[in-house]
Amino acid sequence: MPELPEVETTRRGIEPHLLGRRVERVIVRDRRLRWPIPDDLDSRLSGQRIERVERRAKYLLLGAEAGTLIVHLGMSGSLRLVEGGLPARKHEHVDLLLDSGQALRYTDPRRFGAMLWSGDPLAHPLLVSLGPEPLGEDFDGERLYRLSRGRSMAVKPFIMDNAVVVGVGNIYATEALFAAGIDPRRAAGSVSRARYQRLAEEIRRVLAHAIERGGTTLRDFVGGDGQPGYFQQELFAYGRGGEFCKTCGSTLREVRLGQRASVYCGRCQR
DNA sequence: ACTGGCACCTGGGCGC
DNA sequence: TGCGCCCAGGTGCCAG
Repeated sequence: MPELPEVETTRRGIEPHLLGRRVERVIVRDRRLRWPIPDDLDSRLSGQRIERVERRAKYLLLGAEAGTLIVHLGMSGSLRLVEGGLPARKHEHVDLLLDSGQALRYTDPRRFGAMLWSGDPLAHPLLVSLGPEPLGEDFDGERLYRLSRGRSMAVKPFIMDNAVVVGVGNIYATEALFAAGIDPRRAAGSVSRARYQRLAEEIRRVLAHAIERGGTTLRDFVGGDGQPGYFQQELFAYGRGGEFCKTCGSTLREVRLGQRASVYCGRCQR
């Protein structure tokens, strides 16, 4: 489910309920996520006050004095605040009980997510090699151009590579390439500097816009405050294979690139 | 060093 | 109504 805008929407939704709160207890009902939730998470986190609620790529970082809880939502994960003691339903694997009487509840049907503990999260093996944030200052078209020279892979999986830039998943890669008029099948190394500059702009614009709108609602995604996002009806290409291009009216095509569905307009994207 | 492919897991939608 | 198949927002890891 969650791409970067959904993760950022979640971060903004939960932050006001967590900052300054103390974790009283961690209840793990099922520790079988992508990696097992550490056995000692409760002993490390209990009694700690949450001082920071940050995001790096699609990882949420809940910072306390003794260390940081790293949370990834995988493809189907979500975090929301519930009243402490609310009975857990299926797939509601973890609760952080807070001194406010609320609990931060982690739900993940597919269990592709992760919940890990680290004393230095940015140096954690999962985070240390990540590329720049797409909305930060280290990301621009020049970087895309430079890293793509000599690369034969298609431009779409290239911009989805976390070492190139983080946070560009299938939906927003599809939308940004449509907006930039670039054929997703084109070899990354064959895209000009000028077109990468346009693509970088579109990646930033699409992601920033989606964050403003509260993320894309796919199936049952809800932000930390329980409100659904409203970006979905604004999609130009993602999920619209076989439908009409909103720009030129021709039929959108669908192919698979890097094992992912990729929709594009054969007329608008070259 | 790159590249493509697979795996992890569950649920929803579709065709028969 | 039921069954089986295919697909899904991510990403680490493998072999070639």
